[in-house]
Amino acid sequence: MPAKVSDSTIRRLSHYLRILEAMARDGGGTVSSVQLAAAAGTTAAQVRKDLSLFGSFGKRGHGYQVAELADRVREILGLGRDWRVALVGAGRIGSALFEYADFRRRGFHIVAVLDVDPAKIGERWGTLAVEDVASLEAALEREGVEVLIVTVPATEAQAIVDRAVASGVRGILNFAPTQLRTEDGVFVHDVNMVMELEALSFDLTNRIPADVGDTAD
Amino acid sequence: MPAKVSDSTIRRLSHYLRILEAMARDGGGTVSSVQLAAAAGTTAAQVRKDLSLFGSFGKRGHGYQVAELADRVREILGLGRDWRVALVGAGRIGSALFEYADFRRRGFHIVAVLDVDPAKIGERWGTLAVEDVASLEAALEREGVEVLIVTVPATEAQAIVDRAVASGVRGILNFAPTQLRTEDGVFVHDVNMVMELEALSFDLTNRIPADVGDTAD
DNA sequence: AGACGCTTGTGAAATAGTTCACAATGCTAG
DNA sequence: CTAGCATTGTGAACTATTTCACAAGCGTCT
Repeated sequence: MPAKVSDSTIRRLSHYLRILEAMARDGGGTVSSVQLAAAAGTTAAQVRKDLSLFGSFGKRGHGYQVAELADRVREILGLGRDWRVALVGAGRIGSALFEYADFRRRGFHIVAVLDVDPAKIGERWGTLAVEDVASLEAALEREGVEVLIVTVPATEAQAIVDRAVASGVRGILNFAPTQLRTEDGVFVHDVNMVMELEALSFDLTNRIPADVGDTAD
Repeated sequence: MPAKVSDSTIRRLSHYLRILEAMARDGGGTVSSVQLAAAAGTTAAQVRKDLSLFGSFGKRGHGYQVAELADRVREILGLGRDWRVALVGAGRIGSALFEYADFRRRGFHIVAVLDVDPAKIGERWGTLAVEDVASLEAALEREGVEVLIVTVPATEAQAIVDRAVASGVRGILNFAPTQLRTEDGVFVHDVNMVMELEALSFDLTNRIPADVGDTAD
C-alpha cells in the first residue's frame, strides 16, 4: 500500500468500481482510461494516476480488462470479504438502511439492530429482533461486529460510539449531524444530508452563471 | 461573493453553522476561531480563512458574536429563505427523508412526492398525496419547485432529472448511485452511502496504524 | 490617555492534488 | 522479425488548499 492515498482517490475508486461492474454486466472486455474517465466524469490522467498508486493493471496500447480491473479495485477497497455491521437507531433512516440492498450486495451485513425506544425493542426486522441499546456491548461482542452505523440523535451519538469503540468497533458510518471524537485507529465517515442541501443552497444562491453581480459585502 | 470558493469551505461553513446554533442555544455570547475550530475538528487559521472569504465578522481581541456569526453564515449559505423541494421516489429512503425534521428546520419544504409505483400513488404522506411521476412536470410547475431530491433506482434517475431540469429545477440532491449529466447552471450534489462504506472498508483494510506491512502487490 | 493582552484578517510559505506531456511498452499486421 | 499504432505509467509543471506567522486592531485596565 502506498503511504499517501488521498480521500478523493478512494472515492473515485469506488465510483470506478460501480462503472466497471456495470460494464462487466454489459459484457465489456476492455476499457481505456479515456472511456472510464468519461463515464466517471473525470480525466484520463486522473484515472491512470489513481490506479497506478496501487499497481500496474493495464496493458499499454490496449487499456484495462474490465473484469480483472474490477477485481483489483474491489481488492484495493477491501471488499473481498464480508463485514459484520450493527445498526444503532431503529428509526426511519435506520429502517431504510436496513432494507438497502446495495449494502448487502457489497458485503456489509447488518447482524444487529439496537434502539432505546421500548416500543421498538423486540420488533422483528427480517430475521433480527431489535435489541435494547443497553445491551450494546453484549450484542457487538456476540456478533463480532466491526462496523457501526449510527442513526441516533446527535445528542446520543458520542456516548454510543464511545461504548462501541470500547467493544472493539473500528469503523463508523455516522448519520448523526455531530462531530464524533474517537481514538486513533477508529475510522469515522459521515453522511450528512443537511450539509449537502446547504451546499446546494449556496450554489443556487451564489453561483448563478451570469447576471448576479458581486456587489454584496 | 468572492470568485473562488472551494467546496470544502462551503462544507465547513455548514458545519460551523451547526456548531454555532448549538452554542447559541447554550446562550454563548462569543467564540474565538480557536474554540470554533476545536468544535469543528479543524484549525483556527482555517476557520478565519473560511470566514474572511466573505467578510470581516469578528472583533480583534474578542472573537465572533455567536448569534451574529450564525446569521451571517446562514446568509452566505443562502438559507435566509425557504426552498420548495420535490421528492421523487417514495420508497424507504424517500420516506425517511420526508420525515426528516432537519430539512424542514433549514427551510427545505417538501411540497410534492412522486413515484411510478401504482400501489404508492395516492398514498397520503402528511398533507400530501403521492403523485404519479408521469405528471412530474405538472407538479413541479404547479408548486414552483426549485430543488429535487432523487431517490429512484439508478437506471431511472437520469430520465427524471432531464425532465425536471426542463421544468426549471436547478438543484438536485441525488441519492441514486449514478453519475448524473446536466447542463450548466444546474447543481447536483450526491449522497452516496455505499461510497462512504467502501471508503470505510478501505481505511479498515489499509490504514491500520502499525503492524500490517506493505507486502501486497 | 496610553500601554497591554488577546484575537482577527491576511500575505507568504508549505503541502496536497490535478493535469500535462511523453517515453515505455504490448499488440497486430505484414 | 520489424514497423506502426494505441494507450499506459509517471516525472514534472501547474493549480488549489492548508498552514504559518505576524501586523493591525479592539477593548480593558490603570
